[in-house]
Amino acid sequence: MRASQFFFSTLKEAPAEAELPSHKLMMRAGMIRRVASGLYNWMPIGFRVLKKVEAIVREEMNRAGAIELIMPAVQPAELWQESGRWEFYGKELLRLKDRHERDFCVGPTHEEVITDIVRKEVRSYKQLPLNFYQVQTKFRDEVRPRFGVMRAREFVMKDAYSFHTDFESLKQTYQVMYDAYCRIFQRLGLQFRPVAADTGSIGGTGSHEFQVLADSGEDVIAYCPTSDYAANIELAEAVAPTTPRPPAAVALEKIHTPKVKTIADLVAFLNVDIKQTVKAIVVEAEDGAPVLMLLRGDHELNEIKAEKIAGIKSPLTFATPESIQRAFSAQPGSLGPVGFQGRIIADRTVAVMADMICGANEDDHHLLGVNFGRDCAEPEVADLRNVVVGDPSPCGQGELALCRGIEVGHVFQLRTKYSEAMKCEFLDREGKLQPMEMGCYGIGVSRIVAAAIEQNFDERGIIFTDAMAPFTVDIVPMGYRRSEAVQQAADQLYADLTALGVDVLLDDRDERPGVLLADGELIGIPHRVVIGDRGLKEGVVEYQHRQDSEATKVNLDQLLSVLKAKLNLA
RNA sequence: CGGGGCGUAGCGCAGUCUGGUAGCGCACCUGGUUUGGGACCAGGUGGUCGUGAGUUCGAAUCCCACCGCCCCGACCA
Repeated sequence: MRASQFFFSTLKEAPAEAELPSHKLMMRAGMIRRVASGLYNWMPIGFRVLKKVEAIVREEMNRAGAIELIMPAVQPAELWQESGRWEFYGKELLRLKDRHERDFCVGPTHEEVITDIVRKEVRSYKQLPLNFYQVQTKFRDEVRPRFGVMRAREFVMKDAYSFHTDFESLKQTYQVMYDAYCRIFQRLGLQFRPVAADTGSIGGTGSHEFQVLADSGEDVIAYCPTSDYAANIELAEAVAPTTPRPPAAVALEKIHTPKVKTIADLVAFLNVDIKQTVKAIVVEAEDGAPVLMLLRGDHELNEIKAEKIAGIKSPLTFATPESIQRAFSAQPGSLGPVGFQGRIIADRTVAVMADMICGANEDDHHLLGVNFGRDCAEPEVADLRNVVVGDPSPCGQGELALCRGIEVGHVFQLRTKYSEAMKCEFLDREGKLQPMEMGCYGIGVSRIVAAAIEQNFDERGIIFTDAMAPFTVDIVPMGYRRSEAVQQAADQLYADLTALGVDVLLDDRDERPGVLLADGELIGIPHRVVIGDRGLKEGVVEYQHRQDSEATKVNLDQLLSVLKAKLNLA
């Protein structure tokens, strides 16, 4: 591509709306432009990058035996009513009516449509397993779109759905997809980690997320530095302490604690170790009754773990102040287990505590020296909290560390949730009708672009890998329109590289050298060849990788072979 | 939806408190000089100051309502 024939729209300053480095750089590089909240134009440079990512995803999906098709973005309500998700999906589902007042939605995902396809097309176990995928625009009416295309409402997703006769077959394909995802993210040059994950609103059993490691990520990952254990903090197990509960050492004592409402207040007021304090959180049971959850003062409630406990209302609902007043005769900030008649669930850490400090169920009062079995009943015990740095790893091999990640892929074992609801069945060897086992596998294609930039940039701009770059080589002539020698050398190299199938940009724009160099760096072209009269006199040009600190001189007669080596061409 | 902030030229901003007919840098256009790191000189284009309704002789500025955008919390590729 000749730059003079292409469209550049780089900016020196990023719009104020952009916060993250990736968002700012994508705006400055002219890759994307905002149309409305969470809706973006992919400008020519950004579009090229998007297509590069798609190409790799397609190659690896095809290699893994998945079959591409495409489904409509707009889907009829009937299918969603059949799966039950018309009711449960909530406001993220953009619903609309056609001219006949019939209900439709803009697809946030395609389980229903693909299941509809397969139940109509597939009859026999002989036709299974099958794995279909598409690369398609999805729409989720996010509560808060942000960070540019990182969390957009409309985004490009690769979604695949597999169908099986049995769980074994599902697990096999799940593993094949897992491996394919690893290859994809490796080829894209991303620093990533597969982590065990919660299944969320998609439903099903086993699930892994593929997280690109970045401080700006919205997810927190717990991992073990000495093993390959890694899990989303939503799921990461806080293992039960192995130490037994110490015997009670002090007597129960009620003290006046005016204006002490939080654990921080309590620690400051009493000047005690936060690890002796217990916080009380009241949630609703399925029947609406208050349930008391107890956590050590320095720990956080994990709502996902909490709502999975039998009898607890899901989604997790905190008790209202009125219901708390009725059940405890006190307000939040002064609550505790002593005297409470309802269900009490203690976190595993709390279960082995003695001489606890907690609310007295009397406003402005706390209790010292609270002990289970002596001052109140033994509680139920469950894993209720988020893991923290230093917790023993569930793998048994070390201590957990935390980092942040951007979720770019997610694989699920759906099992028969959709096939049963939608009667997606096949005849087995015995001629018996069975629901198909299903898996689904998503990759956030447009998000990957942002995530890759988040991980690879410097003060000059984006640093793309060859695999993702809008152009692989940037030919920068110094004075293309002034020097015949320069023009000739640049044109020759352009022709040679084009013949080799290299995605090359010849920057023949009539701009000052600084502009050409700066633009090439901003949009992240990995390889650059600078051609000028100065070097040509000595028969050399300059090569510089985007990550090199300076250029190296290359003899013209070796240029092509040097570049071939840099580009990993035969 | 709750809390905080912001809307003035394509982008970044000043002006708003204290009302008086809108400004700076970048970008863009013309001419000239330049040409190995975002040039210089001269001249120019471009804004119903988010929208509506008020107060006032007069509103970017004051009042009210609405809309949009960004950030922090509940969703997820």
